[in-house]
Amino acid sequence: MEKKLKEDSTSSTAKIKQAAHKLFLQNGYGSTSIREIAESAGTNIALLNYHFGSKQNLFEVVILEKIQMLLGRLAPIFSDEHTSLDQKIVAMVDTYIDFLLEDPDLLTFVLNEIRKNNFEFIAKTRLGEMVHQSYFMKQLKAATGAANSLQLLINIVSMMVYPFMARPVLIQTGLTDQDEFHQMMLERKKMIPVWVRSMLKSDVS
Amino acid sequence: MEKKLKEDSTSSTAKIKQAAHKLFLQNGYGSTSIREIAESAGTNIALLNYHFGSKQNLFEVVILEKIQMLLGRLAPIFSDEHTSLDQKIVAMVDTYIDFLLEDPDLLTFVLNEIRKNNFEFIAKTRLGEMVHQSYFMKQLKAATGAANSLQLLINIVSMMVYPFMARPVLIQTGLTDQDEFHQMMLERKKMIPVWVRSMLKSDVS
DNA sequence: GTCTATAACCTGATAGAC
DNA sequence: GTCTATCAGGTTATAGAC
Repeated sequence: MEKKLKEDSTSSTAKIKQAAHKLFLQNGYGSTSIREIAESAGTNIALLNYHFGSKQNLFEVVILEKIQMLLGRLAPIFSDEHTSLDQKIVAMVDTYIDFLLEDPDLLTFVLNEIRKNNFEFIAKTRLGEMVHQSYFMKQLKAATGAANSLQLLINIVSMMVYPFMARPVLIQTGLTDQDEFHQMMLERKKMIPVWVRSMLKSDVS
Repeated sequence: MEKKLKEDSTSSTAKIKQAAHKLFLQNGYGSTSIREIAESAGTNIALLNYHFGSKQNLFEVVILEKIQMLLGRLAPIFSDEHTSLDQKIVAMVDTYIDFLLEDPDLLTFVLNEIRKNNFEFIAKTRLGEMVHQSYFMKQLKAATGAANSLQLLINIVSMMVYPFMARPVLIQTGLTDQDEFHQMMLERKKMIPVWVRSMLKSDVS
């Protein structure tokens, strides 16, 4: 109540980051000006550059923070040596879809920015190592054979993530609406593990 | 040999459209200037605006053309009343993946632009009707029940499309390389129908 | 149809007062 | 730390010569 918890500059920088996140996702990097961001945050471009150095740097700080939040939730699941493959898949689907329900547009945006090579921040996340050396991949390889394990991983991630990328299309075409979409994603938390189990069985061909 | 086949202006506009397609996908709409496009096409901005009116219009023309190309290939498969559901899935996977192998970045780009609402061109494609009233959806509903048919369709499209969106991540993280990725996508043309069959079986729960 | 020249404006970044 | 004022350069679009 009586003390600020060492948030001296935070009030200012947090507002800027929040506004930047919203505008970058809404308009894309190239179509967002730091003027807009500053105005939306109730400040000016000079202060913005004072705190973050450049537009590019602000961008990386904001997006990296979000991505690390997702990876931070997934990493413990991937590395847990005391859960079964099936338990991991259930936990992973749950975590991923909950995250995307909070921030449905983040991955569409990030994958597109990575494609344009606007920043090579994937190296900074060490995602490759996290996946490759994980106990999860060991278990998946044991269940599918080495050749198919990556294919199966791709399937699982596809079924979690792609619906969120297609969401604007699904809604704009009238194939579903906002509420129904939300309900479908909750339903998928239950169904994706079921579908994956059936794929794993058929894969022993 | 001796006659131009009524391609008077095409030589000029085709070059512009080609350059626009390449640069829009590479850099995004906001980060691509018509100067770049004009230069890359060997002309100038005045001529570009003469032919296409504005940057936004050029953008819509170029992207709509590509999307219509994909939908044009898919529509006959969806509406064919003389093929089984399984045959349709095989044909659809084949068509979709072949298209994406030619133009791997198109859907990442388009889905992101739709999200930003840079243009509401989906209405122009009548995609919703094409899917909803299709013979394909009738067959899928018969095989899964009405509630799950959309979920299944989403799964199929996810498994075809998402790998291409994740491609930059898969390659930059070292989980695969360009050649291996290509090989994996060819493999998926065979495997996705198998996976879908196993999901359809498990769905009769 | 094609191109040069230019209008009118927006961009990221910074210098300097407070 | 914060802000005004400004710089140098890039932006789309168009007017007008040929």
